[in-house]
Amino acid sequence: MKKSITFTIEKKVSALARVGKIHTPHGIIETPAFIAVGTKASVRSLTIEMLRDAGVKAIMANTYHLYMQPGDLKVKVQGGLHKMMNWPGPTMTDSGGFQVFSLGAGYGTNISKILKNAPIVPLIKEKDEEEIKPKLVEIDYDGATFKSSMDGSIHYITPERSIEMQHNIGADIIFAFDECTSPTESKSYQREALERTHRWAKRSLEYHKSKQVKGSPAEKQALFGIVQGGRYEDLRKESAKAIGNMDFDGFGIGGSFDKEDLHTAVRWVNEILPEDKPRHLLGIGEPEDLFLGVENGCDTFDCVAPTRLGRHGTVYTREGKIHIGNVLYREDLRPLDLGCECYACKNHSRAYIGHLYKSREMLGPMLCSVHNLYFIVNLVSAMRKALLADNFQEFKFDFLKKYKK
RNA sequence: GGGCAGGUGGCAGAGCGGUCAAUUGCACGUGGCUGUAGACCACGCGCCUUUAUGGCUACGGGGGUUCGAAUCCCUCCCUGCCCA
Repeated sequence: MKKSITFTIEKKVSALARVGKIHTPHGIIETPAFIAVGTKASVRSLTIEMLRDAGVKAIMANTYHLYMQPGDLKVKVQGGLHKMMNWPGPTMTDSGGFQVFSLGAGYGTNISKILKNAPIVPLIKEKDEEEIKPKLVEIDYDGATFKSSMDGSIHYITPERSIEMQHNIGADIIFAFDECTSPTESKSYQREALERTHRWAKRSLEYHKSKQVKGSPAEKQALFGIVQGGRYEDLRKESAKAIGNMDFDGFGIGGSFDKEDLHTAVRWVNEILPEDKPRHLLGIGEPEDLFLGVENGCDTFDCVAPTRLGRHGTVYTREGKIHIGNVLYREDLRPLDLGCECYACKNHSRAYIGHLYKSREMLGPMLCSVHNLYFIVNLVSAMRKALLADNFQEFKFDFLKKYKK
């Protein structure tokens, strides 16, 4: 029986950290690796040439968004995700599980999946309760009902539907349909949601297997199960056991975290998940978090931060993030990040890019996105090199010493 | 010279007797963004301070009416258009 992907571990560096390779039908992902997010089959504002230049090896698109537009069948008609966007490399699709959160509990709030400091929710409650926007998601036993933010139409997504759509889209690695919960939910809700996610995982897997008949396109697609459990050790461990025992090709670690406990949450999970399968830490991508993810056994990462921050004018430098529009850089003729080899840094100054950003020239966000992707992709591949050279801790220490901000 | 329309915060442009330190947009300033609802959002943007249901100075200049004026009257200055 042909395997969709194979994962080989080149080197085990510590109890959890490892260097490996994920072989996909569209090429190899050397891990640890950062995967660029291209939600609607586009890494916003960047051409595939720019992505290649930035060192991007794989892209993750989104099932929900491609289903809404142009429609998963339309993607299929165009030859699938790779053909459609002319990206020959490895791809993934998220199942739409994140949208259960971002369009549901997270919609209209400024709650992100990462909880920072203490929750201040109860304090601001008294304000105008009626101002809270109606959610666009309704969750039930079998799936989630989405109300389109584009035209108000209603769409019901079940695990089976999500996988079916992901088969149509045709990415190399697809994810089980899960419920990403808000970090502000109570433990009892997290437990309830976890049961749902596990049930949906099983159904995602069963549906996927049922479609992997010999010679079918689905046969070449790998399915990753997603571990949830929020910030709770017992739930995370329980989830890792449940999902880890199912016959997935790899695993995603999803859900909400407490900024302070992200690494422990990841460790709880990775100590339980089968060692011989790849682990993807969903939606994590700030430098500090990537170090924690890598040393605690995650192989791949994806995050919108590089492109979203870039589009909004925030740029990574080795000394920390800077906002390129700030007066401080108005006459700064240095590159975004000193010594950076990316296209933006080799060709343009902070002053110029700041001017582009402020004058709303689209080149500004493009250059910042290119730079940020280059920065993060290369940061993770530098971690890989450091793991191979047995100096990961020194590398991390040196980086974070300068990066502090 | 005559007639008409105007002069409001960096700009545009509301307000036309009190609730106006003055709507709104732009510009400007700062902050936020972690499986992309968002090339976006939030806050600030006269000065001062014990940051406050606070004080002060302000709507071309000057004078007046009124308890109270960006808002009404007089006058001066300036701008645009039209007629001589």
